[in-house]
Amino acid sequence: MKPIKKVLLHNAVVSEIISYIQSNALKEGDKLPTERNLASFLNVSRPIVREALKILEANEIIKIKHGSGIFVNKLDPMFFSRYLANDDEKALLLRLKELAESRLMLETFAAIEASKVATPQQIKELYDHESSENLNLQLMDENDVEKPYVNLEFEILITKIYGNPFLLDFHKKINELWKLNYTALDTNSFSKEIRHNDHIQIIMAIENKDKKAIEKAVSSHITKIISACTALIEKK
Amino acid sequence: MKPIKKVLLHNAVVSEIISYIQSNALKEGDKLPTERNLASFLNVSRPIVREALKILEANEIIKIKHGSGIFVNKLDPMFFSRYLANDDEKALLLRLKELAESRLMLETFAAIEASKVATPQQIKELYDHESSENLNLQLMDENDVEKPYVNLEFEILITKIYGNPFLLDFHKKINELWKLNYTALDTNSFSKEIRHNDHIQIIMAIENKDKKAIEKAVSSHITKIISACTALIEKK
DNA sequence: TTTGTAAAAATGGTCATACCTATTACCAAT
DNA sequence: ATTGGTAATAGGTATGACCATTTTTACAAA
Repeated sequence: MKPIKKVLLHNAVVSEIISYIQSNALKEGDKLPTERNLASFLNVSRPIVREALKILEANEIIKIKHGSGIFVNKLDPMFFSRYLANDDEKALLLRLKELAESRLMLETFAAIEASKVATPQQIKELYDHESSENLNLQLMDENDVEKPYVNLEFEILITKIYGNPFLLDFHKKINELWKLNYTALDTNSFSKEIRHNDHIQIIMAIENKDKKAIEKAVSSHITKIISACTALIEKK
Repeated sequence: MKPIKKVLLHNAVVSEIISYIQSNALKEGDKLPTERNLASFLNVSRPIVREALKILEANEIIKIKHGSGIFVNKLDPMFFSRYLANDDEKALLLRLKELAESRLMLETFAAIEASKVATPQQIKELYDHESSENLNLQLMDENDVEKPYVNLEFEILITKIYGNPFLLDFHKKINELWKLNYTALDTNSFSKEIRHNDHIQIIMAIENKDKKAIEKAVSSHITKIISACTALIEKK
């Protein structure tokens, strides 16, 4: 049994418009077809096209001008990747590297700030989460699951302790994109053991409120990923 | 003569729905009225309501479930502030502080990374921008402009040198929110002279590729803002 | 020829209504 | 008590008409 995928029309239209922008290599400021034309080309009703346009506008991909037309506003590969099958593997790896750098910045900062406010209870929760995670991974090992394991809950927990809702949101967004693009990476680079050990190092550093140690631990955790990306990019 | 504000209906509906969520203190998972009810309450057509819902959904404020209903997904004060007159000044200052902390993280990181890749030409552009900016400010001084001066181009320039498009986008978003909320802050805290001097310090540190100096310069620039926020919050 | 203005065409914004599809709850049959 | 169908509810889509703003066109005046 496989889950039946139900594609809503307005989302399909979003994809189509993005793919139109890409395949015609439209640049910022370029004009898109009119609502009526889009509707007739794609064989959907105008309200559906308008719903799709509102989604695109909310994501700042397009800019709609009353009486004038619909214009490309920003080419956002991160957003595009949510709607399009990935074309160029090299571009994908580049994005992944950019994401990893963002993670390095964010997770380091969050961990340092978290260390300033974390209660013993919260530290304990970090340890608990990590050990139960580790246990789960051991169990999963027995079934030979092929899909790459991507779980960023641990990192999110730290940002939650920090408590800045704006950065928490940012972090979640990064993770979402990370999961989307991660499959391109060689998963062997990051064994479960290394991963687990890295996490423990990070928690300990937070517990000791040791800024230097935090920076080192997070950096060592993510730098591996970044250099893996860099290496793969250069191979292509 | 004042510019006539032409409020598009679907945007007005977005505001109304947000204000409905706030005034009824809805929490995540709570259900909103049906599309048809919203349309009749607000006295607009259902397609307009749907367009507004698509905007809200794209911003992850709501979650629409076919056949089931419309549910609150996330309370995002940052997004809300774009649509609502700010109610509570204390909450606003708190948000501003969170934003400032985000800026501290982002601008420090961007400056350090920029220093690694900046060409002499780019460094020169930073100096040029800053001096021309400073000149403009001197001139503006003569006209007693009342509105607080908010210009974050300088910071954006640095992030551009770094070149990570994902973080650049994030930075722009922060700045947009910053401008929206900034008016609450006592502008006297940051005279043009201090500002200009801080910027020069930052450029010099980047030029010297001196990580410590960069951290110090950016931190000293933004910490002033953060502590101003903290002070004001405690007063309330 | 150039310029200003008004009409017309193009294009996004809104409305009303009808019908399709998914979810949920309820009730009957087992 | 469990199963399975059915109706009510609520979101999804389609049409076609009309409104509002912008751009273009056409023509008249200078």
